[in-house]
Amino acid sequence: MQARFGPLTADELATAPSVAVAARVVAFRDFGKAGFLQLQEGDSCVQVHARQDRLPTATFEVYRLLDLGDIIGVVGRPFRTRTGELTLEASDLRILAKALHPLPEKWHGLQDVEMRYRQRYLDLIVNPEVRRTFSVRSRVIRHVRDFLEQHGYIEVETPIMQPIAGGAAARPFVTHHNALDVDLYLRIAPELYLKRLVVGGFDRVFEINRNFRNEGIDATHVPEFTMLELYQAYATYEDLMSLTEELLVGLAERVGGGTRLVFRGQELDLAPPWPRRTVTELVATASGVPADRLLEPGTIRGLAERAGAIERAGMAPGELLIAVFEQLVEPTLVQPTFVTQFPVEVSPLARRNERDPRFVDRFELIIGRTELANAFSELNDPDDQRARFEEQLRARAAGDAEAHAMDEDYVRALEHGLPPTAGEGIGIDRLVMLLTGASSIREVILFPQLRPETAT
RNA sequence: GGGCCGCUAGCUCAGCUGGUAGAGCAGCUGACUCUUAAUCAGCGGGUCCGCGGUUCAAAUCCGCGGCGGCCCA
Repeated sequence: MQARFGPLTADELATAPSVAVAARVVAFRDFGKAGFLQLQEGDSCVQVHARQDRLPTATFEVYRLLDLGDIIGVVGRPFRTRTGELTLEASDLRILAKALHPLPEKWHGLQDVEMRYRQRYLDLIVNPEVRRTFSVRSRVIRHVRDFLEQHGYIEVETPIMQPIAGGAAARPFVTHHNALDVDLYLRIAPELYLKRLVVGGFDRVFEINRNFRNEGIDATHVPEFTMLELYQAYATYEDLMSLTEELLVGLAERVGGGTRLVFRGQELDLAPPWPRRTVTELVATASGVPADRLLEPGTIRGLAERAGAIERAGMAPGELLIAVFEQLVEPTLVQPTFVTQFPVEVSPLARRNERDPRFVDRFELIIGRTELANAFSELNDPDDQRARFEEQLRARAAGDAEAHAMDEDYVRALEHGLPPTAGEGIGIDRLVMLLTGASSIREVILFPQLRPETAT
């Protein structure tokens, strides 16, 4: 309607033909023998004028029976009101769907967060910014696909139900397949399957799909979330840092409002290049402990105790270092930062650094104190991989419920030769938060998980 | 899991130290043929989240429970 007649003047509209529109009534200004209706048509509104002397009696009666929220069909000719607003003069009007409940308040919209999530349809009808958020989400995902396809990637789908929940450190959801009589896990990551595809010769693959982690809910965590994972053969984690900058800056410029934005109450600038700092460098600066002493067991344990970072007994020095990092450093990283060189103990699938095998060639991208991406050069040595899995089994036996499981078939795949490969995961929900300024991950998920309503 | 906060009309919210529960919007009736949160006059509308306790009297105080939010682990 706006696209077709918006540019025309009142005189030009005089010869315009009759058109039909169908949409929901969202506002009402009635004068008795005539009145205006506002219809919500996608992201815009159409005004309709109904007058008694231009409508059949029965049709005007229909007009008088309308309620806010009804979906109606209108036929009429476009014209301009005295104030210049493009309006349809109704010549026919019928109810296509009756609203049996009143709409929430027109001025304040629907505020109650619980009701907004439980009845998202109402939220979408009355709160236009919510509609915008999910429209941005759609454009983000489309842009990511275009970007990766232009870079030679192909999109694949790998199992959601997996016999071994691998590829990340998290507790899985369990389900059961009756016919096979086996327990299956909802995947915590697609990683091991995607790398099997690289073994199979798909040199650049990505998947955008749901992951499931059986953990608590807060502003940046939900049990069911959307992840982009991508793998590129013959590349390193450093190549992926450049790729990530290019992807996110392109998104901010084309989908968001530019590289300067506000995220979780903080002003950010995504203009590249983003600083690259090693974990030890950052922890050394924050703690005053020299970088070359940070992995000494006594030193790091003392530091972890002072930082209140001890999560379990028997944590390895590398685990303590990361716990200290999360406590001391991560909450200070507001501007985009690539944090690199993680300890091998917390990275059982990543390739060791050539100069210092206690660390791996890995980065996390932190923006606004929030982890947005995690990437590394992949471990492609099957013997080292087997040893790392065995180390994880020991950690699990010692009480780490999130330690990685053994995956014999994955080791067998590596024995067939995984080319040197770099892989990355980017949380799509958090990315949409960044680009829309949402303060909670539930604001970028249409139907976030809530406790079921009790029937009362 | 712990702490704090919230839950009152369809929606958005008032309701103080306990004393017969209110407004705006929405709805209904009437007036009004160019409004933009239209305007004007009138009317109806409640399991005050639930259960228990204290009290002559509880939306209000206390306890337990439910759902949600924020912070922490």
